Amino acid sequence: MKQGFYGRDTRVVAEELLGKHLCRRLPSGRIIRGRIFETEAYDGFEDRASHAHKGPTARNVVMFGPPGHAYVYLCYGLHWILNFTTREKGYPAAVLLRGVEGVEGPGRTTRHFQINSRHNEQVLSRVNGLWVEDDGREICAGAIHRAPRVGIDYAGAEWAAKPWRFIWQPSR
DNA sequence: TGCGCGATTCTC
DNA sequence: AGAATCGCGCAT
Repeated sequence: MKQGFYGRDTRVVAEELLGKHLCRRLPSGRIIRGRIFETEAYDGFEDRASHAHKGPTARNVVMFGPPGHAYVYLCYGLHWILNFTTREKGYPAAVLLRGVEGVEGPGRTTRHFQINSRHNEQVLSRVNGLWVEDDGREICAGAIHRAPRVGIDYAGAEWAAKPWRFIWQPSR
């Protein structure tokens, strides 16, 4: 996808990523792909669930950068979590990749695609071995479900309740 | 310089 | 229900 795809409203990007292919060139040279089926939006300064809501830090600074870059961080000392930055430079926002077809869970996704801190801050591109492709197939909007984001109760009831998780359920 | 915790996952 | 496991973020 072009960088302009990511420089838009974070919820729109999160939703439109559904059905697109997460692509990765492994160290072996083999290329693997998976259709994205679950994402979450983390948007702006006010979003108390977002790493960025208290301003830029060493970890989250990528969220303040230009769109279409990978934001990868270590969670619970065990799991790498992959995000794509959205919106313009200076506006902190990102889409969390929770799962692709056959791989359920953000930590499992990065493990499957062998994604780690090496990819942090990198622009999504074939050259960098991590990118997103659109095969042109439309997905049925009716098959998209919205739900509250996972594991963010610390954000308080108002922000935890926002239906900023997007799940694509391919029919049959 | 120190310490508590997390956008999770796995096992018991 | 509890462990695994460590860099970040904030207080000291």
